[in-house]
Amino acid sequence: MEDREISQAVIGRLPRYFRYLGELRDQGIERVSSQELSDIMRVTASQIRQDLNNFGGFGQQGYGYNVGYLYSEIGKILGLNKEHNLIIVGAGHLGQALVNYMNFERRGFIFRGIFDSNEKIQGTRIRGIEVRPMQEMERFVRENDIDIAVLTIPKTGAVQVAEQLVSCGVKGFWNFAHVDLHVPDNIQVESVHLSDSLMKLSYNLLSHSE
Amino acid sequence: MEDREISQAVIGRLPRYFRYLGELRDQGIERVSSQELSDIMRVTASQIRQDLNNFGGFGQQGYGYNVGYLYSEIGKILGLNKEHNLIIVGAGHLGQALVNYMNFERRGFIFRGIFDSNEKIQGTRIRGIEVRPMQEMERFVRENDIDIAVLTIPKTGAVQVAEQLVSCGVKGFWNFAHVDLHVPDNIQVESVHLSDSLMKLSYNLLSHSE
DNA sequence: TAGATTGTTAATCGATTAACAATC
DNA sequence: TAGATTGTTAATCGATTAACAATC
Repeated sequence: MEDREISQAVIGRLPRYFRYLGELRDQGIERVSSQELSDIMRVTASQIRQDLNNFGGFGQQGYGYNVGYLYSEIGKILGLNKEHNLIIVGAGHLGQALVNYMNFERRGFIFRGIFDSNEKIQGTRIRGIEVRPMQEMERFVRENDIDIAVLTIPKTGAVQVAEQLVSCGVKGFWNFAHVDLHVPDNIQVESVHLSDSLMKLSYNLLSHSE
Repeated sequence: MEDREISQAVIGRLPRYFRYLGELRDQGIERVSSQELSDIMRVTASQIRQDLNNFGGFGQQGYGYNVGYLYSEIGKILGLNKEHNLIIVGAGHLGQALVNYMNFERRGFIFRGIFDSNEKIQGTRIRGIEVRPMQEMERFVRENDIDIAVLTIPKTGAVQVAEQLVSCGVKGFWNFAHVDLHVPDNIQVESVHLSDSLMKLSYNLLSHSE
């Protein structure tokens, strides 16, 4: 789709631009220069212009960027104008937290099904969505055009479940299990390793306490 | 504490080394070469050696690295041999998920208090820890030597709460609110922006669907 | 038009990889 | 000792910043 591959460093900054532009828009601000955005976001103006120009010229010399337009363009680049059908595997506290967070739906990420191996919670509902047994997962994925699976299960099961899901057509994983998933090249994995994040904080606390 | 500042790129990889070494240790493996580790972790052997040598020579020529020793040394570098007292602000689903995740305690991150502005859940207990009103937070932080605050509240309140916590001695934030915290230089912030992560996945799905 | 600010090229900086001498 | 593998220097690669011509 892209002419040249965009680096993950750039991709990683897009949601942050998107967030700040949304805030400016909500404040009724219509235009912004790379320098103004630089002051607010604490990144260099040069980087902002360089990043945006990976995707085309959204600005205008002498004027800057139109906030609403840029916001919507970045949204499109991120694919937020498209809908995704998700399932969540693992209905523990974290799984429930994610299902209950409405903002994902607002951005086009729709939870279609929840799966858990614990019989006690099967049949209960989380925000109206029934918790189903794992045995129903494969069929559900095929029948409901699921493209993203959210894994909020312990690491022991994650690799096998991921494999199973790849085989029935899931294209992307949002992985909260503390394990690295190795999947085919055409499958995307975005991992959130919470304990890694906490360890980083721990290191930085130590190294700055002198 | 360090002679030269270690880059965040390196720090970010340490927890992953730690994880893989822990797994090797649990398998009863005693030694590992950078090349073997490279094969398992899918990073270059050169990078592993380079990263580790930021902190000193943990290996031995002709032998490699002792798994148990390296594991424990990386743990120390990450500060996992020290205890941290945490509070969590926001007892919603995400807050509950984190409090209930025992592995953090195993690594020395002890939840001491939970705070929430919702009167209905004040007084209830999560894993034995009482949910307290926000008004008690400042005093609690001072009296219980709290050094890390976990913010699982909506972004509207986060900036103000963080300011308040800095003023009573909190040194680090694990921030799940969808906002960037600007704190003094001696205070550490580690943010987990879940929706940013999901947007990255969305981009990568789009860009690889051709 | 003159001033402002982008888009883009060139320069710099930092991180990764390669290579190899040191050494166990 | 000979073989293996680290620690570390040098080379490469990529990302960030600076600079400025193009242009609105």
